[in-house]
Amino acid sequence: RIAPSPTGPLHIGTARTALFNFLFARHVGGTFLFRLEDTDVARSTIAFERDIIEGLHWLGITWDEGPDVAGGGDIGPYAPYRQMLRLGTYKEASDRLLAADLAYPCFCTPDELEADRKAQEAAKLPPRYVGRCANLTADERVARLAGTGRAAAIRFRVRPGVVGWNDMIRDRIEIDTTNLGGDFVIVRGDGTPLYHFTVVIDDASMAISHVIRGEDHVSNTPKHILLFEALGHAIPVFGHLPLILNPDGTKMSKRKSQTAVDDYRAEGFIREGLMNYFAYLGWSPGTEEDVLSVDEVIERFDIDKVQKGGARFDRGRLEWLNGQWIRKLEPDDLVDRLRPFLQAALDDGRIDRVPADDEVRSLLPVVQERLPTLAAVVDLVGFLWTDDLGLDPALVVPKRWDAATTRVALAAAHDILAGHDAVTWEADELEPPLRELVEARGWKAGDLFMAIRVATTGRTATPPLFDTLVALGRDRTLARLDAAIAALTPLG
RNA sequence: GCCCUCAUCGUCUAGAGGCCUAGGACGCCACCCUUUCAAGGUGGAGAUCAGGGGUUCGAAUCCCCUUGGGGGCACCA
Repeated sequence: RIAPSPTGPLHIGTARTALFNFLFARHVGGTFLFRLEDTDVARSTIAFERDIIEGLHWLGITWDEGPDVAGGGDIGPYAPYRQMLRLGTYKEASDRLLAADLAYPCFCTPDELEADRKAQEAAKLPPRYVGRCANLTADERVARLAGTGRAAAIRFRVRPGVVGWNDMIRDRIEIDTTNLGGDFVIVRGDGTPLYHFTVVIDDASMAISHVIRGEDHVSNTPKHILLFEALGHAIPVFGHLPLILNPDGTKMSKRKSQTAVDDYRAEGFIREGLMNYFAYLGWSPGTEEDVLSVDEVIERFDIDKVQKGGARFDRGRLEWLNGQWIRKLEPDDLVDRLRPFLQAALDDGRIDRVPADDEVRSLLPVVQERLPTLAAVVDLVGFLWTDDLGLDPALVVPKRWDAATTRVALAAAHDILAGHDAVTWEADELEPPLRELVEARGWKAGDLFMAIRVATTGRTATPPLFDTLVALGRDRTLARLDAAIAALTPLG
């Protein structure tokens, strides 16, 4: 199961955890479930809910139970899968705990708790609940309620002893409950339940057999086990994944890394590349395969082979993998995926028109293998759809040439190219006569080609020159050569 | 401060006692190809397996200690 909280856009860590749960479930033929943990009402929004569900779907992660679209569509035998719709279940459970004295009302105010924490910090003691309300008589409770003037929260009694489990990834882990920070709150003063409580009740009532989550939950797991015990529920199997780290080795954060899946998508990373990369963050098939589709990963996935140590996010490797997958795309598919990026470039004025699909498609043989991301298409061949190149005349002059030579050469090239009509405007028709020109003048082909390249595209790095001129078309090629020659004139 | 946990090239990793003079990939550097840029090909640099003790005929692999890193300790999730 994956149980995100709609308090922010889909995070890379959430996507990776979802992926591993998905891989595990699909590999063993289990049921994968999606649940929304929206009890933090103040921070939860429907917009984030939509972002998370759509982002996960975009990546190709699907589930068997849970809401499929934002705001509704709860599917499955344990609906609803949205915690704010399950309040009755939590209430029933907390009443049971209260009745059995496994939990108790706590009247402590934020100020009291804050003072406790400060005192503990000053004494170099670990923070923990002091138990002020743990053993109150009925009369005392009434008095304290009156005294603090606020509704009681509910705290769970942490029993002494050691809690342990056999982690799917980390083997045996045991933690003494004295290190849990004392009795913890399971229901807020306003009656809404807290994460540690809801997660246990939901996992139990939704028949969750395996909980795969981030390593940051290891120290929470004993609390959950205690709750499963107190409620009389079967305890699921836990597996704690290594964290995704910032380049500096700390837990990945918005502050230090780009964490929103949407942002990667907007940069032109494709789902295949992202999923392949995520899968290899903490896992490997144990073979020397690097580029694997999700289906291939599902086939090979083995949770025993998941790494224990955290993995730093390496953007360079993601880009390489993304490029690998872009190269594998079918032409029509790639044209479809490129379209929004072209439109976006038009919208922010980086190009002056969006090319037709056929035009984009004709470019693919020469462009596809040069794209680390979809968005890179604009940097690569944006000059094709730009009216003003913003040409730097100095750039047109090759290193070995001066401006005068360049002007003469471009003029000669212009004449030769002008001799072609629309019919012979093909790469293998244009190249030979220009090579003859180079031969006759004793120039280097590279110099002439570079001068033409810069004159017609404004840049020194482009796809192969003659394919580029063909894409540009006869009229624009000649016009740009004219413009470059004119720009060169003042330089000599 | 307390608890938990991790530790192989810069990075992601292979490695479950002898196959390891530690393999692959990204990145980096050369060279080849080549009109530029990519892609591709070939080769190279790059880890005394954090350090120290054991166990064993034999340890990157098992045990202990040290060191270093990370995570957690909310009426957040």
